[in-house]
Amino acid sequence: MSRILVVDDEFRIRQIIRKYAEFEGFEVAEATDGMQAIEVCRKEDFDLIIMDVMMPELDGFSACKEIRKFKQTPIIMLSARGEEYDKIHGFELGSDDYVVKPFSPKELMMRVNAVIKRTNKSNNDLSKNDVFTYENLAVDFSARIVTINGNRVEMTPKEYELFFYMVKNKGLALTREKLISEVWGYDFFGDERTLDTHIKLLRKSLGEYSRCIVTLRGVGYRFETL
Amino acid sequence: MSRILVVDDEFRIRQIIRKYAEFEGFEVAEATDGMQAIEVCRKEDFDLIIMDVMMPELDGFSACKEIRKFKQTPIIMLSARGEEYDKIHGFELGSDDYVVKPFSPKELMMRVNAVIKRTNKSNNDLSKNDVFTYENLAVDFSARIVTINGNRVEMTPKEYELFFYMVKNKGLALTREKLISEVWGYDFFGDERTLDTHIKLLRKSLGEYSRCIVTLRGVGYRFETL
DNA sequence: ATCTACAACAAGTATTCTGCTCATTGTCAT
DNA sequence: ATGACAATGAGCAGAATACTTGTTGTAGAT
Repeated sequence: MSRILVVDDEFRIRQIIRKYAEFEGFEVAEATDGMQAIEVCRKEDFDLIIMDVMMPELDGFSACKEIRKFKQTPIIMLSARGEEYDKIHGFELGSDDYVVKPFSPKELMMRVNAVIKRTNKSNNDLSKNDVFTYENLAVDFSARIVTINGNRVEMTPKEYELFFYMVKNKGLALTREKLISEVWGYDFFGDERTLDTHIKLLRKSLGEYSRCIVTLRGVGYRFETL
Repeated sequence: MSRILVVDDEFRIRQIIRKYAEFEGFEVAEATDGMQAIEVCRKEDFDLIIMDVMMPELDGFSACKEIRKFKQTPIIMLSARGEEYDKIHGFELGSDDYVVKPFSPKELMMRVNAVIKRTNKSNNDLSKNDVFTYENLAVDFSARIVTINGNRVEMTPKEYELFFYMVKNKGLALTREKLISEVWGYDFFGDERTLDTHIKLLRKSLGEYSRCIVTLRGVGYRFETL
């Protein structure tokens, strides 16, 4: 279940948000100012942060800015009506939404759900991570190493390239043309069956994980975490 | 540059939004009620729709619901303060955000920019997350996966192509000729009954959702979210 | 010289498409 | 309402297509 960090100096506000959030099934943690929020975020991971703008010690914007330096956790800012400039600032600093005080708890929870839904959707990208793992399969792109159950899997260059490309685009249907042009190069005019042959070899290398390479008849192949 | 459709019955409101939106470099079109909005949306593509909830003829929710049957354009709803139920409703109907009236133009424009930025992101970036969902039916075009109640539906290539084409053109009457030439190719000279056969197979695969494929006697078929 | 990786090819296999027939349903005129 | 007619749905089997696998020749690396 998703974890939420509520940052506000007023006990009353934290209490209300906690009540509603827990009712919706979220796990709630609290912090009373920006400094605390940063500290907690360093130690733990949250799915969402709800943060007030006006706080003692360190205000919401500065905290938001700081947290963004090491975490990409979505943030919803709470600001008093009229703080127009602040709102814009908050958005630009990387918050994902904001709610004007006084807010209705229902409205807040709707936005919470919307943001969480949104981030879950686009969180599958592994562009930052240099290693991909799934169960006992590990693919280290930069080291060019594939291991299954901790054992190194030896692959030929073409196998690596083909496999890496597929893993990097996991979950996507990759057409034969796409695979050929990406792995062999756009100027490959070789045999149609060459791709199949390499898929076969790759599957052989992958052993039990060959099931992750799904044939899409008439289209191509897809790597997926079944 | 992005195109925005503003739907509101009050001239004053449209005027204000137009002014701000054009200042931000958007191209603005207008409609005065839900019916008009639907008609315009059928003919043209917008990057965003800003729609009031309370309108004569056809209210914003109904219009939103209707437009979602054939377009995925993001929608920001404008609702009067206190219409809490309505807000939730709007979100569930597929609107992407909402702004409470009376709104500050700056706040509105911020949300406009946020929504457009968001949709551009998910469209351009690696996650070409192109999925259509309706109740418990999910169609992921880029992964080439169809699920019903979370269970994968296996389909043959032709079924996928036919289904994807119909879903992408949901709500539209598709003639037999159109379907044949789009899915089989303009140079298909096969039997008349071939299309029927595949529609039959597709319906079988879709189980309960076969109801979404409506026969238009003497014309062709239509996929719709009943 | 030997070995490895790769492309090409061919045979084998599984899946899917299509064309046919007959049954059913919807539509229109009477 | 009823019947005739046209359009669509269902089932099935052969044909066609697409993928898998095994083998082989060759080029480049060691």
